[in-house]
Amino acid sequence: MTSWHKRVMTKRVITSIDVARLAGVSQSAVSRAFSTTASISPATREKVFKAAEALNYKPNRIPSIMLTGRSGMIGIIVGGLRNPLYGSALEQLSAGIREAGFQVLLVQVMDTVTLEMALDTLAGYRVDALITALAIGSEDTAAALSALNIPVICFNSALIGPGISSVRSNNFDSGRRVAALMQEWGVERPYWLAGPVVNAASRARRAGFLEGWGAKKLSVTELQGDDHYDSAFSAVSEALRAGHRPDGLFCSNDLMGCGALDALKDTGGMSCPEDVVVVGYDNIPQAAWHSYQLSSFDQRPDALVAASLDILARSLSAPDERLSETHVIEADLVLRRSTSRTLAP
Amino acid sequence: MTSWHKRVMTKRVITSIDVARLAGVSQSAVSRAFSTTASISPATREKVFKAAEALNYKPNRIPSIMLTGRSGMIGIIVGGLRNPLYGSALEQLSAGIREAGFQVLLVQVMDTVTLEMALDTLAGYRVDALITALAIGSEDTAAALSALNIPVICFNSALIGPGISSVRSNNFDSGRRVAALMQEWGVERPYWLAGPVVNAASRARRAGFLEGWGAKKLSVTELQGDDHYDSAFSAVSEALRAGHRPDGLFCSNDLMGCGALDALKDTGGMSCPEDVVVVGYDNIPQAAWHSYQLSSFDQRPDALVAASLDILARSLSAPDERLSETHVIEADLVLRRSTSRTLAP
DNA sequence: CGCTTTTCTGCATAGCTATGCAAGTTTAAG
DNA sequence: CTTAAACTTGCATAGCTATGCAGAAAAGCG
Repeated sequence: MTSWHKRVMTKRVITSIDVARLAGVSQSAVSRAFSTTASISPATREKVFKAAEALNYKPNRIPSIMLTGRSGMIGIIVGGLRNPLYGSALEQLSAGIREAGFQVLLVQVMDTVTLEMALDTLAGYRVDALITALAIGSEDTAAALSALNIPVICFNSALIGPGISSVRSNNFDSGRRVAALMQEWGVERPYWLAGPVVNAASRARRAGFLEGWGAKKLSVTELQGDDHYDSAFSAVSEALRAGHRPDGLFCSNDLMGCGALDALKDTGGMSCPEDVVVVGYDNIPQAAWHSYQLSSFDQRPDALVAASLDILARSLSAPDERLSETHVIEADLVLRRSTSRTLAP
Repeated sequence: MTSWHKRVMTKRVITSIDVARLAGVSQSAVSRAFSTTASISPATREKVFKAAEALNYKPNRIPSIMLTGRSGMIGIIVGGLRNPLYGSALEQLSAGIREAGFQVLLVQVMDTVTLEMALDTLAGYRVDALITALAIGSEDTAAALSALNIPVICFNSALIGPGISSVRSNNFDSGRRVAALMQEWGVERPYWLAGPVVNAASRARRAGFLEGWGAKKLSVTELQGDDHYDSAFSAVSEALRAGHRPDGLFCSNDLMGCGALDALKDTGGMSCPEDVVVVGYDNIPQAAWHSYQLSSFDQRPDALVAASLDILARSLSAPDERLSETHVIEADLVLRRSTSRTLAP
């Protein structure tokens, strides 16, 4: 690790005292001029603004953090941004946070170790709250999050603990729903294409799907992928070459769904939806692209985001409450060509 | 704008003084125990760590920002994360920044107004440097960035000014190269599918492409989109319905390239590469997906990121230099099915 | 053991703003 | 014009850590 830090104070920075001097007022006046709540005469404010402009003064938020103990920063922990769903979720979250006058301290995390380090860092910067958009999460993680003593919101994941809230879609029900629909469509060889086992949402979708088929006494064949297109393409291609012939395939997410569709078509020479129906999850833009037209569950990221921001707002206005809520947003199944099949004969 | 801020100090937070008291040492000892450079005996450090653990103390970075004038935060300004290229670039940038011991203060910006506000905010938080990944950028913007008096790095865009460096791919040359290749492939009706006019990179690609064809005295037909799939699909579909029959299409980016491919196939009934060759830009994962196989320029995001981080490191270690460099990374043209055509007859 | 050198520790302070308080000033009311 | 009320301003201070300095302790050396 390179160390770019320097201890020496090199550049002299303009302070409110400089502005006060130039404007011929006290430092407090400068502070009040930039405050929305304080009382100050328009004339003084004008003088201050003019001096500030001349000196290119920007109010320094750091000392106020020390005074109030609130940084105005919300930590966001993400695991990766390659899935467009997370990109767009981060986009919306940060927009809402900014709207509310807060900033985003972004941390990217690869594993549990870096997560622990990240938490220390975030605590050091005194973030006012924390939003995690991580698939991974154990009891240890939950405990570490709770220990931060700030509101924590799990976006699209579920952890339990004091001060920890979570917002997610009803993965289990969605899985069961796919099973039911496939049964109506006459599917007899159902397949499940899994994401990484650490992914709790993926596990829940699988569980629902399996239960839905369990009622019919039909067992589901499971394929394993890693949340991305390539692994899905490989896994399905390999299965097809091994003689598998699914007539219904539920994929852990849309990136995998697209990979599966391509494999079914190119490797297996199968046509969709005639030979096989496919359902994904997330309803990313690519699912709607003409070459795929993949049916998918829309997790309604805006609803997820809105719920998260709502919890955030309430948590911040009542810091002693240690809110611990769970919001489950029902996912919308968007039907497209990949399942456009009439009912079973 | 809702105001979640509270002025009252509610939660008592553990300070280094608390730890010092419990450990039976001075506050300075605690500070030194958590510092890597200071000199402290192993015994004392041990005592401090034990006490810190017991009290769940996390060193507070805020006062140190006041003392040193350095926040350890790098501001990153993005315009949107829907294009996977930016998601993955942000991912890599933030990883590198974290690696170097810095944090990421993320700001999302929609227009020039929010940009101005964002700059004030970032200045207030005393970010040590700034990386912008914005397509937009005028002279005013450049001046505002320069006025921050911190190193600024334009990622994938080019602004000029003291203290402003930029890293981008050779958009103009790439455009010219596509023109030359299309000429070898026998293209006679070249089309350009543009991104938003504010996008400087898109304009440069266009300019190169036009110049390349200008030499042949062949004029390029231009279509207008907005950087995303849907607009590309619409624009191309409309053109096809209006009787256009391109035999070579260069698209401002891959999202648009995919939209164009689908329109050519579904709306125009054309086959690619037989009837028309298509080239995109960015080499996002989707360009490699089997249903598209879109030839594209790989901007080599890792090289862009590495160059950015290199400039960042040097800027931070020599804050008085006001570095102002321009790095142009040559994009790799990745040829796929969408241009797999033998030379012109 | 006496000396120098090195290592360790505590004291005191700087860093910059927001705010309670009191004093001063303007406005409103009678 | 007097008095009360509202508003404005400056003073002084708190908030928490890192670090220069000096003194103390330990280590090294002859």
